[in-house]
Amino acid sequence: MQKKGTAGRTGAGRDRLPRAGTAGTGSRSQATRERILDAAERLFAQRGFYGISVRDITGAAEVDVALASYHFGNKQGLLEAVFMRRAEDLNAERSARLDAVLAAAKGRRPPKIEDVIDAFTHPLLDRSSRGSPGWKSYFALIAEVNNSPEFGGVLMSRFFDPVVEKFIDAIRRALPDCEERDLYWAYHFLSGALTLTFAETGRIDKLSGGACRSSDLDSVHERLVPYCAAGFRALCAAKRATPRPSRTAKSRK
Amino acid sequence: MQKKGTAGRTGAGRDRLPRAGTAGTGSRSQATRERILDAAERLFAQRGFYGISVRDITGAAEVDVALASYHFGNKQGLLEAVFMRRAEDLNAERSARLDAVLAAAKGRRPPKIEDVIDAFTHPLLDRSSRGSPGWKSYFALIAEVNNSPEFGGVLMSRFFDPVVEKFIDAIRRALPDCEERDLYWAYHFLSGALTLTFAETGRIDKLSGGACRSSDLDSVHERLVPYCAAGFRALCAAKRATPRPSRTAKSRK
DNA sequence: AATTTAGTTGAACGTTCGTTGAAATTCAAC
DNA sequence: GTTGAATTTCAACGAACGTTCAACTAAATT
Repeated sequence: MQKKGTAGRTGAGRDRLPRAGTAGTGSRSQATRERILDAAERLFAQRGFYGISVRDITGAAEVDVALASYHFGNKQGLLEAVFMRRAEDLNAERSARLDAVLAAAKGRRPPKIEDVIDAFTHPLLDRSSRGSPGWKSYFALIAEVNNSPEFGGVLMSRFFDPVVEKFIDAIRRALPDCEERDLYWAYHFLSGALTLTFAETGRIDKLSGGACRSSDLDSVHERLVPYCAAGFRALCAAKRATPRPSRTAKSRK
Repeated sequence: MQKKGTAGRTGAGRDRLPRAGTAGTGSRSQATRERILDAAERLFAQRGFYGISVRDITGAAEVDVALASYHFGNKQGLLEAVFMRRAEDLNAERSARLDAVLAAAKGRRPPKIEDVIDAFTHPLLDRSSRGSPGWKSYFALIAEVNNSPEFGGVLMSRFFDPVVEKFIDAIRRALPDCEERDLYWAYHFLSGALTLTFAETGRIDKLSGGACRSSDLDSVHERLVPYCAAGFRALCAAKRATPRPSRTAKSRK
């Protein structure tokens, strides 16, 4: 049940990739890569990795089918290239915003949870609703991958967990008494709420009788931040409340 | 880029399905159906609808490949049958629990949000962690489908939205001043957090350095309920505070 | 201008895809 | 035990799958 395509593979196809440094500088090659990436991004987002063939992608990109293998090695390499292309820009802004929030609260009291969450989510929702159309596909793809047992644990971790750790560390400062596990599970809930939003499945539209629209990401964002902020606080407050530690001795920073 | 399998289909294949009432009563046929459904459930959950072939499924079920078409019409019919098989039992208990929560608060004050959320989520998390192994696959499949642009809006709605509406109505009573859109978006966040949990991708395990385990659904549940309850309250409280409507005139219904 | 290199093309490979048709088997009713 | 329907088997269909190969064009280097 494993291998779908031909099995006649001996090497890996990778050995024929254009060398990273030398190639890709020509504008012709670069344009081809981008066309393929654009099409792959859009189609993978619609039907997932297995639901789209390499020929679907190169056909939509109007390039020869062999160019996918030439530029990205194989289908999985293409998927990872789609992931990587926008991840760098994304992580850079998220990281900078987190730094800014922490710097603004410097020395003084801990940062506000809402500000930390906003620093983490705003770059995403803003690009999805106001960026180029490719961004919307990109996030829809992330939504699908994040909930996939096969790819979720590896791809998401590889590309996004460094900045996620930075986010969790900022929350840790905002809620110094919070237990570690509560912190991570609360992030997990945020991640799930956020990625389902990106999927834009239209289910909420139907359910709400049209009152809510999946594509209205601004409405989502202004609710997601207070929702999750309250969730973070509730989890941490609960743990401080029940075992009832002396509260003067325990509340240390 | 659309049709993957053969295109020579004229009718629908459905016309050869065993008639619902007469067939399926024989224990031989019923056992075959269940074997196929079990295998499909497990494999679809692992790699999604397109990542698994009909031959993968019938091979794992150790039945002839033609039996999938015979019993379920086609591949999509098989997916829907997998969905349907456990949905009825699930919806029945969720609905009964919601009724119980509402009945317990009858006449008196509104029900507690935590109780409503628990009635909605407990039947799922309990079956996933303590039910037969098929249940875990079932929920992992739901996690993937819920975040799929292609299937999320239709399959989830078809099988689960009736009881979801009942859930939202119960929350509406718990938070009578809440605006409709806030209610639906808050449910959306709950749905995302819940379904990402079901995916059990292992990402949280890595991220937390082993402190959290994806498979520890009890830990998730005892955090999901207060997290989302606080989120619901925060959304509704926010709307009551800022625009300050007369609150007697606006509290509709 | 000649030669190397990067990029592209079109065709083909062996395999797997979803589905079907006809024949064979099993079962229930008589 | 025969009949008729329900179920299972086996083989095959044409299409689509991921990938590769050798030939070819365009660009860069000498």
